[in-house]
Amino acid sequence: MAATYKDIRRVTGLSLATISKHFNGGNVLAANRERIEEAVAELGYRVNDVARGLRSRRSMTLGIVLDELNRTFNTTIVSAMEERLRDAGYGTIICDSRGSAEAEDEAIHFLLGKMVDGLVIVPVGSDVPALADAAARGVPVVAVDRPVAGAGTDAVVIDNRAAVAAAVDLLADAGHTAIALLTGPDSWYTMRERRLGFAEAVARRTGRPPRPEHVLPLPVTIEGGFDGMRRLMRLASPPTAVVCGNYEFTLGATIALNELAGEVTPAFVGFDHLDLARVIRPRPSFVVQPVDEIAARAVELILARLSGDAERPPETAVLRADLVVGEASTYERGLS
Amino acid sequence: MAATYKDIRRVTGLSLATISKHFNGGNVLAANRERIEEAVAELGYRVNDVARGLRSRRSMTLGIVLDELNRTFNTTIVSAMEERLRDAGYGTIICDSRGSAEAEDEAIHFLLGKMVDGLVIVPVGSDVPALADAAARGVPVVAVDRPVAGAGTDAVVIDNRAAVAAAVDLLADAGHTAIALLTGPDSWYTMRERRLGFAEAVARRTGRPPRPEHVLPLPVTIEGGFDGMRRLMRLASPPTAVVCGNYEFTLGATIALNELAGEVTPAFVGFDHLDLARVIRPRPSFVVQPVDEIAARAVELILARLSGDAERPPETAVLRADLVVGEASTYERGLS
DNA sequence: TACCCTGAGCAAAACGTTTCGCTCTGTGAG
DNA sequence: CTCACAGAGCGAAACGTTTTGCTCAGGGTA
Repeated sequence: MAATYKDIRRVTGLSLATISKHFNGGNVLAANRERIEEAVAELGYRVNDVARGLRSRRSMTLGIVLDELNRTFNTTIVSAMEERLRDAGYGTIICDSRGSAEAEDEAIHFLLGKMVDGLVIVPVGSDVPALADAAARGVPVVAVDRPVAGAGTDAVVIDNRAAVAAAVDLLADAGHTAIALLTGPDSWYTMRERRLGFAEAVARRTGRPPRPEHVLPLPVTIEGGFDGMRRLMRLASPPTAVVCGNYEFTLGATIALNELAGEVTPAFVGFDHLDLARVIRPRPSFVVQPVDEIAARAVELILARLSGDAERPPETAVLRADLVVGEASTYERGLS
Repeated sequence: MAATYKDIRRVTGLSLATISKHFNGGNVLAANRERIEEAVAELGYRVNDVARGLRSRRSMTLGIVLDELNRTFNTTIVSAMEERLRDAGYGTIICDSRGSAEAEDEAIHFLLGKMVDGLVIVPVGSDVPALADAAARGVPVVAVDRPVAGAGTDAVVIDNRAAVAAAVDLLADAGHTAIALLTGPDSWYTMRERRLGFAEAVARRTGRPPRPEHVLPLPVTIEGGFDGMRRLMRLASPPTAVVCGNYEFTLGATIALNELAGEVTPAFVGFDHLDLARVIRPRPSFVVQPVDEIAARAVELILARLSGDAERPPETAVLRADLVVGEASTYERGLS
């Protein structure tokens, strides 16, 4: 049904090779270019990327695999990357792992089957066996947010320890000494890093390690944050300040604090989602990841691999997160 | 680099046709099946979907084009659809229009170039010229959330008028008579429908049409909702209740109310994002779209088209949204 | 015995491009 | 005048599958 080169040949009388040249910037007489363009308009021709990809072994397409589509952090990065990639002539295919390692595996193989030229992945866990298949095919990979084990790949991460340490410093400067952290299992790279940064900063500022009951490893969900905050507030000696280890915890903790309204109001540092911060009163401080920069670096790394230097040793870019300070009243209330 | 049928032929001595049969469920001797599987394991073979798609003219892949990736409404629907499509043997490619009609056009052509078998689209506007190209190629399309002009396509929408009317009824039942609506331009299908439903319901319950200054057409952004709510509250006679026409308005309006904290506290019905509702105190009522059902119907419609009945006249499924009632105090405060 | 059917396999022709050689101009340098 | 070379074009061979005919053996039916 759809028009092909053969239709253009029929209309223009030119050979397939010449037509191909026209679409790929070869030497074609201006007069012939025009005839081809006329035929294209007449036939409603569009180049078939599948055939092109098969023959040329380049799809000019990158795959993006997200651990979770429904996260502002991820979608923001995707938007930023797509724009840059488009400028470089690449299309993008987005896949959602929905937090499942199996789905992630399927997504990667789906994308390899589509002959993507490269892969950007926000991995579900630290182990992504399917990436070995990508490597075997010579498809370069950039990991974002978390590095992957085996370390054959480039990565872009933030300095999670420093980010949480800055939050602790802010709270300690406001006079807090009993500071808690809502965190997830150590098996998550970001959770582990944030916990380590937290422990170190608390020790540095207070002279002793955080109390074990103030460092809660929780299921990484809104409910986890909700339960965590409630448990903290019901301790015999509750913390006067709480750092949330990610967005889900921030949202869950906020809900918990609303439900406990008035009873307790610890100081509070959120994570990741500035829109949320604007809705909460008094406006809390937030750790904000430099999503634009993350996207820029990731694109830079993958494009570098694609344009030849496949042999450069894998590189991990470490970026700094910002601490956006909220309203002072938060901290004053935390101390009351 | 990657293994092909030819490699399997080399190892097993079988013909390409037989190998193809094995991968597509034809008649192959058990012994030969085993030999092929061994070769596959040994070679790390994976079928090349690009070549397969080119030859068979079916990619077993659907394209999903979202007006805006970063919207919970969209990502939730995508997740639900992906799962169902996977069960039906289809892969999915997600593209983001970022609110731009040009990007949408590009995305559709990108997907057609990838030979997708069908398209699900949450359109940016009511006019999507690129869909004519899809039709010309025999690629079926299902529009979600908003129908597209020309109406050659199936669609799944909600009964926007009834949804907003239910919100108005709830507020009217609580005694409100001065009810406002934060809405967008009438050129947006959902915005127009919601405005019409609002006007009709207000007329029915109060005996007169809503006051013009209470029906604000705003830019569809968080800022729009923010400004809109502030303008409403500064009117000589401000409304005692406000219905938000979508998620952005809900978020913006919430921020505005937080900033005006104490001065005014109108009753308030939000839209779309139940997570947000749980964070706001007192918890407002929300119009919640049946995202799972929307996804299910959309998948049903596209699969039906793909399995033959291409000639069925286009169908528009209209689903009902739920009104999740919040805390009564919201309305009492609104009346104080 | 003759017949037809089914299972199992093969060779070769697609699918719509790109790419590899090759030919044939015309042109400017030597 | 010759030669080399670049511009412009062409035919044919890929790319990795599926699909279309075809062959052949075996077995059940009449």
